[in-house]
Amino acid sequence: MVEVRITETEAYGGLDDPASHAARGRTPRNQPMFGLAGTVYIYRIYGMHWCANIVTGDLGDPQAVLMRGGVVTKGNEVAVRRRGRTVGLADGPGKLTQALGITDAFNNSSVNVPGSFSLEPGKEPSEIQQTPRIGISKAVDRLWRFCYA
DNA sequence: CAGCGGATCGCCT
DNA sequence: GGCGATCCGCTGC
Repeated sequence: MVEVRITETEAYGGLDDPASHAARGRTPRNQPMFGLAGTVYIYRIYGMHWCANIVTGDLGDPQAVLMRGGVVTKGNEVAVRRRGRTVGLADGPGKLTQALGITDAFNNSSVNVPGSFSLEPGKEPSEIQQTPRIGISKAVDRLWRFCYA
């Protein structure tokens, strides 16, 4: 089992957020975003990598948080095997999912249930930096990328 | 070490 | 038909 401390996230704000996959309404791909809070939304990016979101809004309100990066705190050996390298194990959205073994098999599941992955509170960050979201050209005024230690 | 481009595919235009 | 909520290897300084 691999455990990471999440150090980087991005928020996506639902129908009002032009940068969200759900901005244009429900599609087969983004359907999990319209589920209950705690629903897992996985999508493939650039044809190669998986990215993992946790839905935070109520049913029908497609808000979610993208897990963008973290540091491995348990299961380093497994993470290294999955990543095929010993550094940069989870410092990016695709790397994070690969290190954790998250694929589209988890799409539309929920966190903290058997057969999916779990989230639990960690140490309160002492400082949180906010910046525009990475790779996003829309809604740049929304500082919804959060980095912390 | 920074910069560039290839890989690769589902979804929207 | 084109482009992304990306990563990695290779190039050239």
